[in-house]
Amino acid sequence: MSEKRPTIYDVARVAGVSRSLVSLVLRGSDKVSDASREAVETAIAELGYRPSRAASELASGRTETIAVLIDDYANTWFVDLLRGLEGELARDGYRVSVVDTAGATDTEALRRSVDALLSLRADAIVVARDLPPSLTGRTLTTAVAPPLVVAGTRLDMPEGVDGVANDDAAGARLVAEHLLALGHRRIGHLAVAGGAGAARRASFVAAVAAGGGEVIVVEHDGAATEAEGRAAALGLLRAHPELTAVFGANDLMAIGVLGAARELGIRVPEQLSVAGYDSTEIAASGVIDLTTVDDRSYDMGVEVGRMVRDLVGGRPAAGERRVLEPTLIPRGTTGPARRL
Amino acid sequence: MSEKRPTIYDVARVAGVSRSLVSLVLRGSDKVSDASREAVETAIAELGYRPSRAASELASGRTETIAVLIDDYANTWFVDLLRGLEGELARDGYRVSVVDTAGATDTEALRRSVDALLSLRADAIVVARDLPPSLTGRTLTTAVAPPLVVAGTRLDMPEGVDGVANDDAAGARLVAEHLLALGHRRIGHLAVAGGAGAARRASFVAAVAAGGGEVIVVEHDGAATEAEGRAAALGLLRAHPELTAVFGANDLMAIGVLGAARELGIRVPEQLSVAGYDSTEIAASGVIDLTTVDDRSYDMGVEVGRMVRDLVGGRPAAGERRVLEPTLIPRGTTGPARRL
DNA sequence: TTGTATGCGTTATCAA
DNA sequence: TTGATAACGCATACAA
Repeated sequence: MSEKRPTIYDVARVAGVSRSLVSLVLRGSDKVSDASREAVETAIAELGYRPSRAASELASGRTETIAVLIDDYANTWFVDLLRGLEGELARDGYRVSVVDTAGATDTEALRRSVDALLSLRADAIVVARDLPPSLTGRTLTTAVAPPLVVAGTRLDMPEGVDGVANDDAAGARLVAEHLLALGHRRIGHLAVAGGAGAARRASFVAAVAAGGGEVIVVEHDGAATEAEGRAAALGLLRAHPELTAVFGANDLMAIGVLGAARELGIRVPEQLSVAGYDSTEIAASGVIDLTTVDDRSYDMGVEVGRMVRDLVGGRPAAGERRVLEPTLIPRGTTGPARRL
Repeated sequence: MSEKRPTIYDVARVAGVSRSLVSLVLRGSDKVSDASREAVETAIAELGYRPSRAASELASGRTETIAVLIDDYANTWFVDLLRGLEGELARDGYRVSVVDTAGATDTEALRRSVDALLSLRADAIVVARDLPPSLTGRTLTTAVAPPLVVAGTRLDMPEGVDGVANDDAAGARLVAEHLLALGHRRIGHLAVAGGAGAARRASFVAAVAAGGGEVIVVEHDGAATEAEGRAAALGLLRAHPELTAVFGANDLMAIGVLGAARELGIRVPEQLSVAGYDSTEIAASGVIDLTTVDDRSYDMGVEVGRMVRDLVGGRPAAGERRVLEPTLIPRGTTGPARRL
């Protein structure tokens, strides 16, 4: 803890070259003689030198970082998106930095989270949750803000912002049609807060109604966790024993429904069909085997990566939209409606 | 995208004060007159100014950031640790930045991940996975490296490094005793790579043997995912139909075992008992209802946070250890051994 | 291919 | 309580 960290100066001195030479080697320039390069590299190894990101960011004006804003680490739908994004941007040398807003319960805390996000000075920001209000203000449409790409729901995308969307309305409709085809007419839905939740809910209710069914919706404005889903489902199933199916707004909540059903001694899918949304890894598990909607978040990550590259490369934000069509993944938790 | 980002200079000019004054306001100093403070604040709001972290880090030498290295976002055991850590460090104004190594399959890629981690120049590094070799080298014991705290397993902690450990040996023993008490004698174990996995495995095998039982271990060096656990369990259960219980090295793999059992038509817990480790949120779900070990990762996060504060505050690394005693959470996936 | 000089946006040390 | 000024460690013209 005594000596100071080595800087590019130290490396240059040890290698017997100038600072710029070291910088060139660091940045992988090909206009450096092999001798110099080697000298620099051994000096780096010897000193245990690591470049200071702060200094290089400050000098270059670029952070080579893409910041991703998510809701909650516990809701793992973003994992595939991240993999797609990283895969797409790794070649360009970008780092991906994740920031969660799970702790930000009130708008003030959310604003602080966004401030922290912005102070990262990332080259681009990917928002994989509802767009926080503080990210849409006047100041952010100007030079102050880095390029923004929203990975979200088809509706609710603000004007002029680029984004890749899942067609939540279509996904929810797939679930509705699946359940209707199985004979379900009295269906529960555990809605969640936010744009995607609203889109899924509205579309689901409309599609079921169009098919001659009826939906009992349970509102829910807290975290969209398994525990919350379970509690909500317990209330719903007790109050509405006539329901033959429940659609959870995401996999986590749907898994909560499965837990509630088990607790109440309701067999799935014989007595109750359950569907989720997001196609998380855990939903594919043999024990869960949850019917769900694949929103293609990996592909979404790839598309987001491309947009980010375009925007960082200079293309002006033009509110470009790409919509990915979700597909239904029928599994073991949905089956024919029970006879009443 | 035309105008440049406002800097502290611009704020000073608009507010009619000096740059240092602005800096003082930013850092919340109390030796600033109310008039100046207000002028600065309105200027900040007007310009949409955000401080540059790069510049402030460079000038101050502090990043106010704690970097956390994890394995994989999909294995959510770290979530509680993170919450504990953030809760403990939030008051001190520290940010927490998570870096995953899921993409780093070979040692070279891992080294690059670690380089990226180090270049963050975080004020401290928390390693919540096996300590990568490149983080223990000679260079890192000197001034080059920031304080390091390991959140890991009790064994395998390198000399001189501070850390908070889960007593994996004790946890695995709890599982062994639980299963033995239920009459199980022929037990399978899905091991995982890494220190925690090795500790759990060794302790489990020893404890079962001491109780007169026998363990069939399936090695596994890939990712510790649900899918892998399921595949491994399928092989294990087919080859060893005499097993009455299986202990998965973590919840994800144990859930894989549940899936395999279901696929093979084996009833849990009537015909097969299954236990996991980590007490993840999903394991608590009513559908899973997995017997598991609570390794108290939230508390671990809090302890890690305290150590980090001490180390950043100047206490020299002294290889301090704190060990948290795990507890068994018996749930519905374990029951009396079936009669053979 | 290599070296020099300047600036990036802050913080921190002094003076005032 | 305020202001001027020197670091901080690197990138990048530009010059050699």
